[in-house]
Amino acid sequence: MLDIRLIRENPDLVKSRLAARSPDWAPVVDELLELDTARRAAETERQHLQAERNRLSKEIGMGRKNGQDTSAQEAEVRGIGDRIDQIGRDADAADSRQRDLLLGIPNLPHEACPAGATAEDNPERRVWGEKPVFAFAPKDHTVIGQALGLFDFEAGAKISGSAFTVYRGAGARLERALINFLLDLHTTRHGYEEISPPLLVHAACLVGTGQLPKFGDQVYHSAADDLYLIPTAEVPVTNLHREEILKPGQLPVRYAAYTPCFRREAGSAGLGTRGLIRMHQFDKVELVKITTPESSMDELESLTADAETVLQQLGLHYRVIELCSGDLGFGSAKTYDIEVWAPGQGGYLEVSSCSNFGDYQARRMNLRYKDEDGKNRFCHTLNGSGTALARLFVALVETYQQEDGSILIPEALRPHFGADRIGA
RNA sequence: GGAAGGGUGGCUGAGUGGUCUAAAGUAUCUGACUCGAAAUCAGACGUGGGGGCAACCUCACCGUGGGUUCGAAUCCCACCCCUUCCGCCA
Repeated sequence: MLDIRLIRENPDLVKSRLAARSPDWAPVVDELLELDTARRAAETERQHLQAERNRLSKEIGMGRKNGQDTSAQEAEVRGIGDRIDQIGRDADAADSRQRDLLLGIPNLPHEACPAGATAEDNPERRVWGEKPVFAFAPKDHTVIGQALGLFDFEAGAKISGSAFTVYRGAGARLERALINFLLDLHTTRHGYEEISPPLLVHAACLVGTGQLPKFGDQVYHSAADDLYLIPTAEVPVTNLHREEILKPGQLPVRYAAYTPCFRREAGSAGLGTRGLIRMHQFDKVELVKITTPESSMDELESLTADAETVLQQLGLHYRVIELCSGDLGFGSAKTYDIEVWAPGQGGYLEVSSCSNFGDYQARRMNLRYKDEDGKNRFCHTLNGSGTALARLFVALVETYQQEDGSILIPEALRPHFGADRIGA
């Protein structure tokens, strides 16, 4: 959520920064400005009336104590009460409309965010490793997985429908080994606290991190209990500190959480994604940080590096791109995507998206900290996948496939997997 | 799911219709005393909004949302959460 004061005091700055995303936002900013003026006028009048009511009510109290007739004042206060109700309705309506508009406006891209309109304009920041060379034609993970019995899409469809799968045997074990590998890496070497959160959350959490109200059609919802299945661990983990004021020594907060993620992917069915690449349910280890504004950009760099370590340890070729202003996610001010090479796909797969949200999420969830001067300020929040599992699984299986049909397990994963190879 | 009790500032806790401007204690901070500390004394000490160049003024907030009333922390209704017991259950 943007600061209404910033919009009020510097609307042109807000408009120009939002224009870096898309040209659609200028009229919304104008509507917001008008609404803000009307809202404050109504609010001021209401408060004057309330002050008058408080004063007269106190007089009535004292008058009654002294045995005076107070019926005239009572009638007057009754009239004031009616006007308070009337104006209060206007003020409340303007207030809730203003909040709705603010919740629907994306974050301002950071000044350092590269300008651009689409994914085509995303600059590549660095590349690690090289594309592996095969003496044979590398197969797609679905082919390898079927031959080795690692997962079963037909069983997934039978139980839950399309875009669900069942991992089994060595496939299920590999998935579990990867989860343990990732959690161990981030908690013992990178200093994150491990969190295992609920997978069902209140709507307020999704508002806090930005999925609601705008992207409600992308999350699963249990109507009977009004709970939502999390689309990412970012939601429960960042919201651990919703409505809190953190003490000076508490920052930065660093959390790592493994959870399954649930996404309806409404509107993207049948978009040509095969196998494990786009699923309604997938596993992910998420990294979440809560920091001061001064340190959030440095923390983004180290968060991204922590995610990259995963691919380095597994010996997987990847590149890091930075999202341009037009491709930036709704709440993000600056984002790096990490894309791993998948030989069977002949392309890169996004396995991590590392973002600095600035104070955008913190405002939505009223997450603050007390600075050295004792002032309450909004925190900065960050998160990034460390990493998504299904696509990591794809890259791993396709990169380490052997001509005889087996899969070599990279050194770093062997203690967790308990063998050096699958098949043959 | 049923029954009972409860939800007030960082914490403990008083307040059952009108100087509540929410007592008191405790914690914290500042100052005094002290060589220093402890103890003691004094002061400060919630969050958000509106108005004002400012000093400052003002409104709202006692789990949440409604209602009654001239006036609600206080009375009424609904809901949420916590504790204990019962039921069900991995």
